[in-house]
Amino acid sequence: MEHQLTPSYRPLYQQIKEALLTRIVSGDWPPGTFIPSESALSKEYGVSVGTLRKALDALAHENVVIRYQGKGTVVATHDTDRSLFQFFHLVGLNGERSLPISRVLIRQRRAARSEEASVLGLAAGEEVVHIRRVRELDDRPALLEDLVVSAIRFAGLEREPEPLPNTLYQLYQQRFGQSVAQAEERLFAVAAGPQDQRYLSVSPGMPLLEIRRIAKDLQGNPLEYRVSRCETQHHCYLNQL
Amino acid sequence: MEHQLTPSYRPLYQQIKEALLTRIVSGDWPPGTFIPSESALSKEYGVSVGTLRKALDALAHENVVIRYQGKGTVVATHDTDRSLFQFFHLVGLNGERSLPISRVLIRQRRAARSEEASVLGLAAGEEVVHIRRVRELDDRPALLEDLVVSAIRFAGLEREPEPLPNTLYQLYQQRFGQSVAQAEERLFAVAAGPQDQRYLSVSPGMPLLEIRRIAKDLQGNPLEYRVSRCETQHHCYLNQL
DNA sequence: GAGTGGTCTAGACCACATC
DNA sequence: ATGTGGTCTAGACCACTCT
Repeated sequence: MEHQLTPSYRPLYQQIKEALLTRIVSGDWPPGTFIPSESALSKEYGVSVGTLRKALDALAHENVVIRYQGKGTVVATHDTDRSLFQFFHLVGLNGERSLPISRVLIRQRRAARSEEASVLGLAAGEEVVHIRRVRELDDRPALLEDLVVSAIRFAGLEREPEPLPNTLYQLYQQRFGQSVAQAEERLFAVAAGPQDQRYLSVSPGMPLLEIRRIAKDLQGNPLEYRVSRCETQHHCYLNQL
Repeated sequence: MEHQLTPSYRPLYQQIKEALLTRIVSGDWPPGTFIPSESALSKEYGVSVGTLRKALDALAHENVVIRYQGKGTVVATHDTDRSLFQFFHLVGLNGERSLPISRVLIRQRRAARSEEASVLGLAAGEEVVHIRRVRELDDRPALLEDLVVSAIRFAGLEREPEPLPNTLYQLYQQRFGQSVAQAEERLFAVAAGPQDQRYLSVSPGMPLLEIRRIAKDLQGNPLEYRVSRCETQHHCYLNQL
């Protein structure tokens, strides 16, 4: 009879899942801490262990939480191997993964460009922190990266002491309480420009892989906009379907 | 005491899952058919419904099977939208998806090249069927595709009547009983060559996105090796993380 | 031994599709 | 009305970790 967009019925375990997620997002349980046991939580929420387990399993499947048999359930951090490679898809031609080394070229606070503002959901002219860096793989410059984040949500990022960790998402989480949970990447093939030639030492017009990533927090709000240009002579982008 | 690589303990629901998968792979339940209900299967295997459900849920999560509340569980086919877009990641610049139209340029049976043989796990000199086609998106040539499959597993593919469906995996499944379940794609940026210029009508040296896909069957054996070159002025490759 | 998550069971009830 | 998958419960037992 009524017009309702949300289904009239909402499974209990989903409600529990959202309640738990809220407590994680709010900082009640910071990343790296063990949350109460299944039985404790099931009593607290007045549901059966099975239902609570289903909620936790869903969160584990979304990489919000990691379960360890015999130990407990911990809020995910970005310093675990597993979590690291969720967002890093560049591998060697033989499929081997290695960790990049970063060198920061630019770090400044400035007004957002229109594309950046629309992607990040900022008002026109709002400020962002812009970081440009080169990332080396196997002692060879492989990636030229430009990224912007809201200067309000990441207040002081432009003054963070060097060196910045090369896994920036860890810094976002520890210093600013912002957890990157999901992302969408759009890939293009582009010709190398002057900046690319200089920092990636490629010849002019060389085809590069351009990766435009929008990183989002636990609730799906955009956190970071990142454009990476990558040379694909020695590496490639690997996607498992 | 003993050295055993496989964990001594093997959950019941995993054994059930493998048993069901075997029956699907063997052609006992062809794609598109409804398999027996949960209660029927739980009786057949002598396990509780909950355990059987966990096995089916795992298969559903791997896109082997699709569950419909109130109707039943059906073996996945490649003619469903859901399954279609598992492997097709090209979208318009605004994120909208449209279905490509294909035109076959080459269809021949020939000896495998060394790279193809090693990727597909064939002996040197074994025969493959090679298909080259152009795929159009929104009335514009967007993709130049070369793919090879074993001429033994796909005996007669080179003589299949035109037109070939543009969703080839559907044909693989219906005519040859081969289901593509997973794939890995490696992405590169390359410069357009003579063939690309001709069929994609791009200028020489234009950067193109090259996608090298290895498609695998339900057991993980390579089925098809496909190299696609794509123009990224009007489309891009979208990946959700 | 005590506590955690992982598996398995049996049964009740709900939402959905079909007849 | 019947049958299907989806949710929820309560309880038993197993495997793992730590003390």
